[in-house]
Amino acid sequence: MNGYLDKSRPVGPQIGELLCVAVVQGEYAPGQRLPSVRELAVDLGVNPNTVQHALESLGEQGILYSVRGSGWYVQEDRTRAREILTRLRREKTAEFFRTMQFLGLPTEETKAFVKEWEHE
Amino acid sequence: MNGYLDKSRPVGPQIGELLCVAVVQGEYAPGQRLPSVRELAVDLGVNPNTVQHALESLGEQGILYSVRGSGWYVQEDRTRAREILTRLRREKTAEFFRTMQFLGLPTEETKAFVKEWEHE
Amino acid sequence: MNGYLDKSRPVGPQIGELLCVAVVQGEYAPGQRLPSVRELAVDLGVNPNTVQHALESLGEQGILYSVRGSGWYVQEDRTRAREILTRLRREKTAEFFRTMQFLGLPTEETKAFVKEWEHE
Amino acid sequence: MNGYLDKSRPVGPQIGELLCVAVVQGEYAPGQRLPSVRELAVDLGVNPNTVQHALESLGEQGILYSVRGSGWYVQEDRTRAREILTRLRREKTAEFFRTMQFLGLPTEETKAFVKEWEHE
DNA sequence: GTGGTCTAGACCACC
DNA sequence: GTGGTCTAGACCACA
Repeated sequence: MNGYLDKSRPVGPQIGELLCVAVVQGEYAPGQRLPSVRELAVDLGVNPNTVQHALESLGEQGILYSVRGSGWYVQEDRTRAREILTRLRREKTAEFFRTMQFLGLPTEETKAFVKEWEHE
Repeated sequence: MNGYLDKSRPVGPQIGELLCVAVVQGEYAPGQRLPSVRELAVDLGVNPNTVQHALESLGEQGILYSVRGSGWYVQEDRTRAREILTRLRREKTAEFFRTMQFLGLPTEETKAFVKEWEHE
Repeated sequence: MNGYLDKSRPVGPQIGELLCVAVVQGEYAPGQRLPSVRELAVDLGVNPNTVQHALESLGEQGILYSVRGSGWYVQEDRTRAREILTRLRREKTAEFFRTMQFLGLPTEETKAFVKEWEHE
Repeated sequence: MNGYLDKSRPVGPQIGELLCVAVVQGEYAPGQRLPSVRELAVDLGVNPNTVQHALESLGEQGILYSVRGSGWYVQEDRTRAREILTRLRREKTAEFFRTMQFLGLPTEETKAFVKEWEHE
């Protein structure tokens, strides 16, 4: 696993996002089997149930599929994964602009604010 | 009240942010009395308890102060309000960059993504 | 609650089906608040988590929606609920015919078999 | 082998049902030797262990018998096989009616629903 | 009080 | 061993 989870927001969705990115970036190839639920849980430092939940969600979204007694696999067609990743980025960005507007910064000023941002 | 609350995230903090912005932008002048808790609650469409908690929080932060039996007033010195607003904007932006990084977009690419953003 | 749950198959989906039927048949009217997760859990004799899971699924399917701190409500538009119920019936029936075919009974013979069926 | 296995339900029992039907319909005659476990496994696309378990189960039910070092044979008396097949059909049908009742369709309406069913 | 999230651990079916 | 389901119980945010 690359980075670690952010404890300040629900980890379930984070795991979904993490794996979605991993699939899109080819870290897990189409058709490849993922590490087991229990392995992922240990790697990520969370409960197996939480991982299971996240995987099921990705299954419903058409990114992964499971084989009873065998494991979780990456769907051959990664179109859905790409779509969902794009949608996530758009949603997070839209939410960011909304929040900044809420904090008194209109869209254009927020863009300027971001442009000047220095790596923390 | 200017805009409306975002139902997709907790309303309590939002009310605090809203009032903080209102104070900094002079919508409520130093020393001015705010509308009553009940009025604010009706305007915002939330439970009076939620407004009450938000006002108390702003009181603890030195942005407002309360007078028993009279209401809530804006502190004469708005320095704290400005500081807090600045901090909030920085935090939200830092969090945004972190989230986008999580979604596979490094800082520079996120900046480019934001630059191209079209008003929804 | 009308009947009881069948212990021989997963209860989670059963709860979803139960509530879906209840919504379609108007047992819970559009806009109405459902009993709390904990109440439903007691009524059905299952763990609150299981109920929560089922409700979330119905939420994703557009049959219910939740309000934090308040409860679960029936969507005003019951179109989705009706669609899903119809789909469920079709799926179960198709699966039944497939199974019977597997057991050596072609579709027409299965129809005859069902026609002669006596209430147990 | 006639049809293929249904991936949406456990394959173990399906293999048992498949062979039971094959015996009743004379596809495998009384006293005849069945293909080897490995052959069956390849034909069905499943793990040899799964086939082995299914065969043992049919052995316990008095449909087949095994000869060490030789293979599995069909019992001369097919009465048990016929009984079991009949029981399976009844069980599946009863379960189907129960499920449809759960989905809001009483027995008579389910019969009507089945009567109108069009081959998919 | 409400829903929402997470942990811990058990048991099942399947391979 | 694998995934899948369920229970029990804790803690949080919100009204």
